[in-house]
Parts: sequence; structure tokens; C-alpha cells
Amino acid sequence: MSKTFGNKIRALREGKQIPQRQLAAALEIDTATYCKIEKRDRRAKREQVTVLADLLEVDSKELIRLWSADKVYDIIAEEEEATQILNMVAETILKYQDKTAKA
Amino acid sequence: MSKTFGNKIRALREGKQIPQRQLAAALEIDTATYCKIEKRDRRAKREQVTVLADLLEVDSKELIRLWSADKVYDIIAEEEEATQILNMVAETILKYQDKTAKA
DNA sequence: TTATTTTTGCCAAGTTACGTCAAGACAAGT
DNA sequence: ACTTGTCTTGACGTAACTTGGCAAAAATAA
Repeated sequence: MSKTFGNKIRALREGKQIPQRQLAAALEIDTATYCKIEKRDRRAKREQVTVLADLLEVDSKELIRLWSADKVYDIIAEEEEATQILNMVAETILKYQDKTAKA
Repeated sequence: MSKTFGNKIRALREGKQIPQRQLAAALEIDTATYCKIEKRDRRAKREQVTVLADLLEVDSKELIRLWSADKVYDIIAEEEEATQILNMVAETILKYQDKTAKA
């Protein structure tokens, strides 16, 4: 991906010169697990993402976007018509937003 | 969604006047499970989707698209910035396709 | 070398998703 | 009303997947 969630938090962490150990402690997991999150071997939980955003002083919405994008990517990357699938979902979401906006 | 996977296969099945029992047998699951798939309570496996496409005489790619879209939708529907997430993934996919196309 | 950080493999525990069973709703026919 | 067939739902056991921790190995620095 252009920038995976793991890449992003690693870049931020390195920019701040924080060891994994410290973030791992904040997330109450051990460093091995934290390491795997950066390497995309494990997935952070949603709550952990917001904690990381705080510690890394970055907009949590941005991190959530990356984190969600990773999940979506995993689902459709292997499909032939990935782009068309995304368009279908986008349409659905727009329609649904219209409905709820009116209601 | 505008048209979920479940809606689609149900419409096709009804158009052909086939009972759930028959498709369930083809998928080697019982009718309760098949029913849940139509109702979006259980998810079909990828192989099952192609089997259904055959039996319902519809392009399997179309069914796979709907099936994938359902999965993606489940992931991001609850997120605030769902559309932006989709855009991020779309970008990533395009970039990746460029790379592989050149290679 | 020594110390620190990062990474990996493996296993136990936890979580999620699946499929079946049993029971019930509903409609059409007798 | 009784049957027959289809569809639906909830509960339950279990299979499959995911997670986190531990221990030990690489990598990196001091």
C-alpha cells in the first residue's frame, strides 16, 4: 500500500525516537506483539489505534483511516475487479447517507 | 446496500423457482444455513459463490463483486469517513496496478 | 563484548464464524 | 382442521482463525 498503518506508526515513532517498548507498555501488550503490529503481522484493536494517535501526537482520524484501509485492502486486493468493488460500495454508502440525511 | 449478495441470489433463485433446499444441497449445507446466507446472517464461502453462479446461470464475476462488496461494507460502514477510506484504498490499488503493469 | 532494541517461532487462550438441530411461522392444498 | 412443503429463527457445539505472551534469536548501538 502507499502507506500502511504499520508504516505510518513506525515512521511517527522513529520520528519521535520512541522505542517500541514504550508504546507497547502504553497499549499493555509486550514488545513482540507491538512489533508485529508495525510489521502488519498482527492488527491493532480499534481502541489501541486511538491510544497510539495520542502518544504519537497525530490526528486519530487519520490513523483510523489507515487502519481501516488496511482491512479493506486485505479483502479486495486479491480480487480481479477490486476497483469496481470499491465503486459499488461507495455508491451504496452515498445512497445510504442520503437516506439518513433526509430522515 | 443497494443490492446485497443475499438479495441478488434470492432474486435469481425466485426467478428460477428453485427452492432453497436444492441450492443448499448443492453447497452441501442445510437449508437453515442457506437461508441465513440469503438473509445476510451467514456469509457464503468463495467457492460457494461460484457454485451458485453456475446454478443460477449468472456471471460468477458479478456475484463475486457483490459478495466482496458486502464484506467491505461491513468493515467501513460504521466508520465516519467511509468514503475517504475507499478513496485511499482505490489509490493504493491503482498505484499497485501501475507497478505490476510495468513489470 | 555488552547492552538495547527489534524480530521471529511457537503455543495457549480468546474470539469469531460456521453448520446443525429443533421449533415455529406461513401458505397452499386436501 | 390437518397435512405438506418452504422458509426462518435462536440456541448450541465446534471448528477455524486471531491474539498475546514467552523465549530465544537477530539486528543495532555503545
